[in-house]
Amino acid sequence: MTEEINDLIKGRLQKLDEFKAAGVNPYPYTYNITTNSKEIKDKYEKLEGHDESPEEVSIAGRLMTKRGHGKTCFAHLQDGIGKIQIYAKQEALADSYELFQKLDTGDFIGVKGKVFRTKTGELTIRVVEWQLLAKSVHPLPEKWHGLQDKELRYRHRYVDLMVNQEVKDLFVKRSKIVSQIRKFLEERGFMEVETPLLHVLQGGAAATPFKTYHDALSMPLFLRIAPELYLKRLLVGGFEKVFELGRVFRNEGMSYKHNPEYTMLEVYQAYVDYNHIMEMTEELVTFVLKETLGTLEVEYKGHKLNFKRPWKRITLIDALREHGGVDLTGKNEGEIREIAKKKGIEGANELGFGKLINVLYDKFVEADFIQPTFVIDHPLETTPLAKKKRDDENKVERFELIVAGMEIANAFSELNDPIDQRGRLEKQSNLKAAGDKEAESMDEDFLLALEYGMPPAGGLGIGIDRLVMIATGAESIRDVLLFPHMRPLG
RNA sequence: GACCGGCUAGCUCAGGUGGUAGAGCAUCUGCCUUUUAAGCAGGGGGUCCUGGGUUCGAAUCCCAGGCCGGUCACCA
Repeated sequence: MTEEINDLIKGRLQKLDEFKAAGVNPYPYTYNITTNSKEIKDKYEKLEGHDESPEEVSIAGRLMTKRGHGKTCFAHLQDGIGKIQIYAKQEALADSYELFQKLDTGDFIGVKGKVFRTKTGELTIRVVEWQLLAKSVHPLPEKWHGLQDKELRYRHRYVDLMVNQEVKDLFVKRSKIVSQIRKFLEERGFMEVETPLLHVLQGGAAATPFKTYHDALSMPLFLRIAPELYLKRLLVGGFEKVFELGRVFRNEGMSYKHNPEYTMLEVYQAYVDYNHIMEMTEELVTFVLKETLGTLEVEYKGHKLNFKRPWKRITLIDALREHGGVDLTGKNEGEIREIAKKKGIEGANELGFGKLINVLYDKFVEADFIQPTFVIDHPLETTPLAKKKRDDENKVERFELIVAGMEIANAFSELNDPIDQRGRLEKQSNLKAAGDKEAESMDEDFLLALEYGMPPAGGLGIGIDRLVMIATGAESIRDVLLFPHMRPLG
């Protein structure tokens, strides 16, 4: 067994033997169901008094509660969509009633019978035939309080899902959000693609990668931190609208909004700029919220978020001044470093300039934006893959979408000038050589692709987990991940 | 990584200013033919996270460690 055997498990194992002794296979192969708990409730909603459904139903599920009364027994069966009460009677089941009494909560069974309403008004299946489908040998959590311990809920998510309906509901919602995203993009002519997760080089984002190793080629590899550079190669190849929805891996700490692996959507469209992408981001998010929640007003962590378009736009410089009390207007790099130092930024002189701006921004601004806000036009040094702003050489055409103090999306007018791109990657490369673990690698093949010519394009990345957090009210990213990253026990 | 808090029965939780651990649910036995947190009566179940120390005696106090949560830091 998976742990030391206590009396509860011993008792269940003994019952397992008793079923076998009675000639029952406790783990049979199939069971024919004709319906489910929800269909039954919908179909027989009008059933009254002593009426019975004209036909028998056959359903299967997990026994969640059991209330024996001597010669009768009530129980609740939980299937994939809900719960329904069943009623077993010695008179109707004859010999098999004795075995029915041996069932434990947690067991899977299939039952057959007509539907009636009890005198307390609950639709119930009167069991005429039943079959054990899988014996449970481990006791369920308590029926009233369920499983509360967060650690156990994350580590044993399967138990959390079986006893906490709202957890199941949340992951159903997550799945709907993801399919609505696909629907939105496909309706607009975007094609879903898959690019490598195993990367030879580190690129596409500022993040520390996980390292792995390929034995056959005797070479180190990185788990991808972003699909960006491959998706842009597809623009070079001639695809005009592509997206990828998949996992990325970042070798960083964990927090309520960070998990080392998370789901990212990246979208690229040829012949448009970040202004177009900003519009599309508003459309995408409002479409998804409407389709899944039916509203653009969302309650999150005590805030009433309103996603009605258009969303606020503010330049990063203005955001720093208005929300961070840091005025960088007309300042040169040295003056800005002085300001940062006064604001208590550690290593204000050692950090790269781009990184310094990011630190200022993260520290003084991000948490301040609660309503959906586009922060736009970042300093050039922060963003090596974005095009320079058309009327300001020192900035790039980039936006981040902030909601509830979290970065939800990041996008730019994509840099397609191979000479400029080479220069910027060279700077990254120098930073890397100087010890910056997050700096990007020089990717000669990507540069070669740009040399062939990449059309002007807008690109977008959306953190799906954070979007789901906001749509579901989840306070921690762990609550929207089925199996969040956990330190192993012992 | 720092600080704070938590860890007691399968689950949810009490308790413990140091004297050898409790409740509810679950489980087991008996009674019970429409219950639904079914009921009544009785029973069993513990590495009080781990290791060390202080003590006649540690689940309780002290030290170290583990895991989890929160805050901060790191990190888009």
